[in-house]
Amino acid sequence: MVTIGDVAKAAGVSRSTASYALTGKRSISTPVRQRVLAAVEELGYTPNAGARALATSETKVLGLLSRFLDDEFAPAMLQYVLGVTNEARALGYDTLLVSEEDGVHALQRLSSSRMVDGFVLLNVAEHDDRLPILSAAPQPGAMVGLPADTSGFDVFDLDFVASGRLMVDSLVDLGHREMVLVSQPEDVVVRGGAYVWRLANAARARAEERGVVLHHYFGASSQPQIGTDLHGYLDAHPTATGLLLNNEGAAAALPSVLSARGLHAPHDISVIGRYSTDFARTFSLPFTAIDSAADELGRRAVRQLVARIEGGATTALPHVLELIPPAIDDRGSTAPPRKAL
Amino acid sequence: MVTIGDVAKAAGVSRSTASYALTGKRSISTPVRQRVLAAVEELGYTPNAGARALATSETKVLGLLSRFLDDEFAPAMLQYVLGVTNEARALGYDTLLVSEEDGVHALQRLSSSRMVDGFVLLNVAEHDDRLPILSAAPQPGAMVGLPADTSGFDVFDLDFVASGRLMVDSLVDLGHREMVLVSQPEDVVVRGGAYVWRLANAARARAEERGVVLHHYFGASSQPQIGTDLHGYLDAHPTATGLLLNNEGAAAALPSVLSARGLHAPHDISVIGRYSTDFARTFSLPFTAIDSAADELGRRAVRQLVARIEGGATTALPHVLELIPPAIDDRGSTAPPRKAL
DNA sequence: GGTACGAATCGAACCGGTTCGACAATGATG
DNA sequence: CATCATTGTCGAACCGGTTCGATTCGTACC
Repeated sequence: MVTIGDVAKAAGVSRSTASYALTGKRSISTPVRQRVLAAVEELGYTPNAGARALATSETKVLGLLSRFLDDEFAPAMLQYVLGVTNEARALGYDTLLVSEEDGVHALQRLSSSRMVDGFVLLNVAEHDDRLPILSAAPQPGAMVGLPADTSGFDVFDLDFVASGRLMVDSLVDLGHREMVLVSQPEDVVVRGGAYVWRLANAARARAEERGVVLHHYFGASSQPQIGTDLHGYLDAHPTATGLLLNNEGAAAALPSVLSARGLHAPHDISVIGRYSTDFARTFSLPFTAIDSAADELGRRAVRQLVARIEGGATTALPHVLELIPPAIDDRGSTAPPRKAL
Repeated sequence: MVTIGDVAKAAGVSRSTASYALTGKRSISTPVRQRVLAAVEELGYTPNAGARALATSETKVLGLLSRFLDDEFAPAMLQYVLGVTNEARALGYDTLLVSEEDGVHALQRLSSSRMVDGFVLLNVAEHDDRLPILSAAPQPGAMVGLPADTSGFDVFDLDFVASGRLMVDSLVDLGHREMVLVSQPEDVVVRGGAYVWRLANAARARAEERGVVLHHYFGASSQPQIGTDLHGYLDAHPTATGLLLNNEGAAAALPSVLSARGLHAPHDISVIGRYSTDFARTFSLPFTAIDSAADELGRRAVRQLVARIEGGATTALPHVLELIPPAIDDRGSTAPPRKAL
């Protein structure tokens, strides 16, 4: 393996001079720098990451902790992951992906062994057991998902309260008076996925304000059940003219449910979902939806995290709490109600 | 930060003794070892990963190189990724996920900076430009996907030739005489995804052998088109009684296509797909399918890779080429043909 | 014309582990 | 009882970078 010593020797300078020529941390005369760079090129030198990490206490690696749970629709998680890895790379960092079930343990392991410069947490729960560990860790962390206590963290999430209102308003503005909301499975809520409640409560409150009827259901936690359940909801509320879905699995199942019933959106029923644009494209989902902005959230979390890492303790960067306002991708699945079904 | 020096001091021994007590590479008396372990516990010592990597030339990290392309159905890739990360962790390794478009560059970067002990390549193409780099790298590599030349590599893939035959045989054995095969988009083939051809050619050859008719199509590369295309295939071949899908996107779109036409599997048409069990569960896909064994392939690749890393140069581990025989998950979407449609 | 200063470079120390060689104590062997 | 091997421990060197302090040289300044 070629080391910086080899480069120094080839360029006829000391190791420290070679180092300064490469890092630019001290001024080096142009001819010397050129010789060093030429030697690097010729020998094909690349710094040893371990050695550099040891000397500088910087690894240029971020730890990405996620959970991939079936009932929260694992495939949708991929968009967050890719947002993180792509942005990290653009900023000069690599990403260590940890899918370990025991997130607390993983966090401790990576933190105390100094394998990463910072953490990105996905799927953060209301009372997430990883947060106390993260607080105590010397590395900073940013997260996607809104915990109960955000103090001391950089937090990014979709604004689910505004999303719930927006869903209801969109349909009520069109003239709908009765609708059904299908949330994520209740398991998700129990586990701390408070976003489900935030959206549902906001939708319910707004429906009440506007004097319309909203029926709320949790989706089935076993996926094969979800189509059957959708039929059940439609059977139970024959006069409902709108369907709100905060559940990717239900959205994926809906097209066949509708066609089985001979219904067409928006002619017979109006539909608004909440999932990412990529997700919609991948599954040819024809429904108007609030974009969950997965990629964007991942990227923002990384940008903030890197800013904090590189800012060091010098600049006291204030902690941020960014709730992205919901944006609707109109795919034409909403319209004024034709009549009660 | 607490170092091994602190531990040694607390235990009243030298640094080297502390190291030997922890690694077990030399015999240490029981009382001394106990004192060292007690000190570790008390001080909360964890070895610094960078320093250890520098000293031992082992990072305990694997590099995972993947591509997430829309037309190859990115969500399905997640199953491979999770198979890799979970198995790696079980064997004591962490996983650096690289989604970089430029896989060659990423490979060089991670290899020459000694950030990882080995590589797992997903989505390997017929003539993959990463393979020459991998051959020259000092770290070993294992892959999922079958390149033209496998010499010098550990290769794992589903047996797509046997899969093509199995699909055809399954339906012909039931009495079907005419069927339609929908492959991945042609883009995938052009990019080197030879598995598409391997399955299609094998299916075609077997159909000919058995004297039945097989119509072959590539799916649309833009997903919204795929449902329309499926309708087109069914319109074009009204007497076909079987549908073979080597295309996750088409499988996802099929339920609504069928119900729009008032068809039910297997009553009106028999369907066999090729996708993972997790994928089927997630999307409530009701079709009998060959399991793509994504998780299993990822795990096998990691097991072999780690064996090679830890075997060192001592044991000359032979390179393996494992093609997993296709297994059918019967979800009841095949039956003898009722009649021509 | 002496002094002060900045630029350019070098040698040595350091980061935190592992590992080699030496050495003392112990026990077994002839 | 001298010898030899074995066991347990220590000090020092090493892995490959970065960084601090000191030194040299040339130039600007008063």
